[in-house]
Amino acid sequence: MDAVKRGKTVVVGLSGGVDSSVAALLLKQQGWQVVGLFMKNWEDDDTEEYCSSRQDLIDVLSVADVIGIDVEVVNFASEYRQRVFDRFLKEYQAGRTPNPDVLCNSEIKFSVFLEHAAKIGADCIATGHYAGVREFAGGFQLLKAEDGTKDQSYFLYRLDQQQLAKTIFPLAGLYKREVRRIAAAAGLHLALKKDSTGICFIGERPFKEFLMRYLPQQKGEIRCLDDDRLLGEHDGVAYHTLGQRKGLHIGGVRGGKGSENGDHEAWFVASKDLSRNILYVVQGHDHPALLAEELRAEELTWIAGDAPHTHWVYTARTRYRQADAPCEIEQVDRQSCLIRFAAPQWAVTPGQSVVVYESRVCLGGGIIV
RNA sequence: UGGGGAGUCGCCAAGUUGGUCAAGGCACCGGAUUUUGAUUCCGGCAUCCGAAGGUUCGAAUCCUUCCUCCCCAG
Repeated sequence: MDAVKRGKTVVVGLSGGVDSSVAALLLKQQGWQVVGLFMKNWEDDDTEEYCSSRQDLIDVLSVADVIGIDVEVVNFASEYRQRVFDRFLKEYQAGRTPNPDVLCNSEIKFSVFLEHAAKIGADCIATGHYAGVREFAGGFQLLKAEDGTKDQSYFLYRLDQQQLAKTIFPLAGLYKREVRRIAAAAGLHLALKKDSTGICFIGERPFKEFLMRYLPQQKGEIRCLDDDRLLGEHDGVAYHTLGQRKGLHIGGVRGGKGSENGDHEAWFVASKDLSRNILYVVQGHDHPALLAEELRAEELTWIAGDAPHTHWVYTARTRYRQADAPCEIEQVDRQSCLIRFAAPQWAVTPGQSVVVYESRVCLGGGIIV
């Protein structure tokens, strides 16, 4: 096995975090010719406080030095802008809640990056994603990670056969704690580095503030979905997503639900009226308006090439890190599919992805409409 | 300005035979979790009860005056 790998080249996407570092380390140990690639895909605010990419690059170079691999730095900012960010903004303008990282994977990491790797003569690419890929019945399958709490297959459901055929996920069978242990054992200084969150390449930052730089404010009313009562004002429906609680600034309301003794339930965004610029909210986390038993999805991608069976028992997630929810696909064609869940799902949100699984295998999914 | 009612944290709201009585919820802030946006979880959040006096060993709870708001009369 190692004999086959020896001499073969793999390009590993290095982010400056523990996961991708350990991925590179493991591949190196397995005998691959490893090249690290650091992508810089966001440069709108290089001088600002949120730009951590400089420190990340320092970490990458340090890790590469310890592992003993070369690193190439590339800039895909214009591709990211065109293929991910513009679409991200367009979705927000349309009142939906896109998932940029899903697009980033299919459009950048497993597309532009993959092409670049091929150009420099690599046989395949690898990342530090917690997910698996295996060859099965003449094709490739995307699998959930062994560490279910870190599983990132949700973000990868739009990959196709060509992309998966060239991809290695070294962390597929590892738990996060093991990854950190491996990093520490190898003397990587970032073994304890905090996991990064936030939109990939853009990083952690106050989200609404960030959006406001690209989407104009437009004040409007916040009304109660049940009785149309005026409850407050918002800065723009685009800044809110379904199920959102924080940021509404709705305090106690006389006569509100559960307010007999002034004990109020929180308010959550239930729907948006884009044309009238009204944000509709409901009171109480378990309000029926926040629950949906079925959904329709478009822009479908199925990893196997063909759509899954209808009326078959699968599970699906409508958000990252959601528990698998039993469901069946009632109807599916090239344009869209209708998925019905066994139990109502909370805050199913247009723009987010629904990802379908059959046990450990990720079948693909689509964008909720 | 005749009658009635009310003024407790940003918003609701407990507490008024005076004695750990300044509950609770929402909002907000901070943290944890999280490669979307959320959700969730933990922590913080009125030395002060419209204002000023007074009674009392002791008052948000009693008295006086003033201020403000609401309702009915106008």
